[in-house]
Amino acid sequence: MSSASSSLPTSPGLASTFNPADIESALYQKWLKADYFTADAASTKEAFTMVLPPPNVTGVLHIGHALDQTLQDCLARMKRMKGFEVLWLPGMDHAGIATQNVVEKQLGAQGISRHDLGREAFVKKVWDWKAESGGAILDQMKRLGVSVDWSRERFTMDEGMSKAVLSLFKKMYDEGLIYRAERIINWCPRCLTALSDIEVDHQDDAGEFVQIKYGEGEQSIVIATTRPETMLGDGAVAVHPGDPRYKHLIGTKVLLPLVNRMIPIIADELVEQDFGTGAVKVTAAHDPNDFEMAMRHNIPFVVIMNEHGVMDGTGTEFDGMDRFAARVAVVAKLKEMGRVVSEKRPYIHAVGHCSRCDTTVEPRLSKQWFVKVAPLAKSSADAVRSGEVKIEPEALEPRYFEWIDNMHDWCISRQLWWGHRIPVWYGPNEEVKVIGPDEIAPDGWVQDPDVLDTWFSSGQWAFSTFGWPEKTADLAKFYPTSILVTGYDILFFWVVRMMMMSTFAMAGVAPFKTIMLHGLVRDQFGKKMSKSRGNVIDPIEFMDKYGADALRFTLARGANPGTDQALAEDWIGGSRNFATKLWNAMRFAMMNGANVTGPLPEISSLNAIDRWILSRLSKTLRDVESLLEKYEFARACEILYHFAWDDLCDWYLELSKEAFASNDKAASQRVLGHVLDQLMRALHPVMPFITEELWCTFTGGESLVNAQWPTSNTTHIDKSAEKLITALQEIVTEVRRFRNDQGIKPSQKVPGRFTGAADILAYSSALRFLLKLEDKEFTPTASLEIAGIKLDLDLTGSIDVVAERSRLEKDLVAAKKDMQTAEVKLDNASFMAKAPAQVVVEIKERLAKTTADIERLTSALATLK
RNA sequence: GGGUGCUUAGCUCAGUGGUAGAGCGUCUCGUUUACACCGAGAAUGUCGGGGGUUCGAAACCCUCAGCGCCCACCA
Repeated sequence: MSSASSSLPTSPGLASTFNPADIESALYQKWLKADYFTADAASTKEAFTMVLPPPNVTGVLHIGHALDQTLQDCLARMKRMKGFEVLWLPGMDHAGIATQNVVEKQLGAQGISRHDLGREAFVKKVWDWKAESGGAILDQMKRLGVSVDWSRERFTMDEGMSKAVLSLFKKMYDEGLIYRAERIINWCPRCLTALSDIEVDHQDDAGEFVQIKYGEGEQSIVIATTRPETMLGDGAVAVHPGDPRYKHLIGTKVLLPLVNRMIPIIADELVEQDFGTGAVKVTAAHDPNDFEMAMRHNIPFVVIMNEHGVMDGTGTEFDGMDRFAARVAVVAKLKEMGRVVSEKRPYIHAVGHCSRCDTTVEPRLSKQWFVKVAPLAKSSADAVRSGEVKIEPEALEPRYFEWIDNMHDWCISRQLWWGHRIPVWYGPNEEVKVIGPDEIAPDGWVQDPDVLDTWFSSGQWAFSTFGWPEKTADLAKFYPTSILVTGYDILFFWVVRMMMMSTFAMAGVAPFKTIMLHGLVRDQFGKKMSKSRGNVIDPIEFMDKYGADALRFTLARGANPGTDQALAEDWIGGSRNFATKLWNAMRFAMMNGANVTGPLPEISSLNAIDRWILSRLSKTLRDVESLLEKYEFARACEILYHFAWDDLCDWYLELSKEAFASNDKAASQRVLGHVLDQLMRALHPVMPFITEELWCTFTGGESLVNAQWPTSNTTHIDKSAEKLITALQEIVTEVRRFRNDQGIKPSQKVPGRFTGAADILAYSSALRFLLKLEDKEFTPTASLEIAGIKLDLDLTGSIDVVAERSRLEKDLVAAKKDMQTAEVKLDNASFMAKAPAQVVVEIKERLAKTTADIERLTSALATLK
């Protein structure tokens, strides 16, 4: 450092440039060590319990999770500062299918399937992957400054959770809420296994679309199908109830060719009149939609294929043929019989394939376990309708009701290996028994091979993590939880399930008091992020580049309730700039002796600038408080941003520089210290790292996490100070415009002299400092009248008359327009009669002001040569 | 098909009855002793179209047109 720069005042403890990396790691360690977010910490208020959504088990922190975590941590820190006992319930391990899928894909890359590996070895592999990826996710979340009490986190699969899952299954079974029924599932005839939806890849295949005539003469109907071979298993023909072409046939029977069986013609809303012929064959045992229709109309299931996809039991010549060979043969035979009305080939349509071997998936009838949702859904819906649970923003409530009011029974069995095994055992004589947590299945009985849907266990999160079914102290204290913060995209999958499972298990008490829903993060053009599009924002990369605070502030600042946010790198850069601004403001304050020592000076003893910033601070804190209580993160951030940057940095610090350079500065130093102290506290939830660093360095305090949340002091709100500073701002802005128009460089000093209103003249030295006005004898060559004062200036030469005239004329036009608007209103009898008095007063004031402006501008123009 | 949103400055978005806003971008000037990740100034909108309610509409109602998301479906 040169001697010249070292002679400048320095701020102890703060580097001259802000580098987030220098402080982040150490501060996180500090928070972790102090165990700030454990529920056992001292508290003065009720517990604030939060349920965290689960991050994807991919080992990488996704930007969407970064948003989840940021908003949750933001609330946690604020509640903590308000004296609440804060407890997080981190949902780490819900994504059962996703987890299994990741591991299966890894195996697939090596040409291995889970069936090669066997159940036990496969499950072990998933556990290994979970340990690895879970650890990586935790490390990444720490970068965000999220301090969760991880001791509460329990893997879905561990003993405690398992006990809860088994207990709940048994309880629901015993109360008749779980039943077993037949359903169509995806089946791979090569792997000889059922496939979950995620294991089925849909491809556009070239198939055929054939129209076939059933029946004879008047009593006939033409159906259209892509799978002619399944006609051997038809149980009915369905048409739309309103279709005039077929109305007369509904309820009658028609002859099914080849098998020579009479089948009914039924009416069902599911049939589309405009598609194909408007008549569809119903093959209940080999198509999911047909299955549903068959259930509704009591149509028998006719199984025509075995597990290998070979025709079987039709009693026709086609038995023993592969399904695809049978397709050709059936069409050929029907053609021979003159029953093929038309054929379209190739016909491109989506067909499911086994994700492992690419074999075409065959829908197959099988027995599955179901949850009867009607009673559960009703209590979950009632909890929201009664106001017991609040959905924020309220606008998303219809979406919740739409789902929960129209829910079908929930199939909870999955043909997977990773998850809780269904606790049902089958005896040698087809006995069925649910085996609870403390029971043992009889010898010779076999357990159901399927596992439970991941949402069945994760739906229990809000109570099973507290040790349910035991009546634990935690459960009594923390249930129901205060809030769930998550994206609206998961409302249906997880939130609805948690509502149902919890209200059932916890005697009708819903799992949360508030469900706060945020939107999704999209790219800078509002497009969905996807790897293939290459527009994915990596939170780690941007934290490396701009700091965790910048990312968090950007996310919080974009979080308008329930709406998506577009996120661009530029925005994160802007937030980083804000952090740097705070850093430099604090440096300036510390260089100039700002402090928090002793009580604030008497308000009446302060100058108007100090009173003004205290007034602004009070209003800011008041607004931020009420916005955060409504989960309006974006607007709260916006207000803090503008208070810090505009009010504090651009105006207060600038207007006070003159005072800080003088001897009479003790009061201002204390006021500035107070403002920064309070601002750091209020910003801490959204920018934890930099505020912690600045505040601790500045005040010597231990940590903001344990500091008190700042409250608005309404006695500081000062209308007269605000009015005066508004006038000063107007003067400064006008003179700057004038200087700018006249081509005077910002640093160039100009002789100037104020006359006019005494309250403003009291601050003329501050104005002079800010506007670079010299205090010396001169002969005015220009003068400006603004806000009750007159400023004479010596431009040491002629002023640019053209520029000045154009500026004044522009102002005059604007003022005249404003005046006219006001006049029209005031001349309107209806307006005067009906508008509220307050509005009329405002318009009158506006008229008075514009009239005065016009007068001033007109005379200024007249004297301008 | 059912549901639900959106359309405001070049871009992304706030704004639920009283003179149209922010961030970024753009243009001009400037390194003044916190900060060029900065300061000062400036430009920029028939608030998607059309009706209606109202003294007054970006906001409320109707309608039309685009765009999006969720769910279902594609025989």
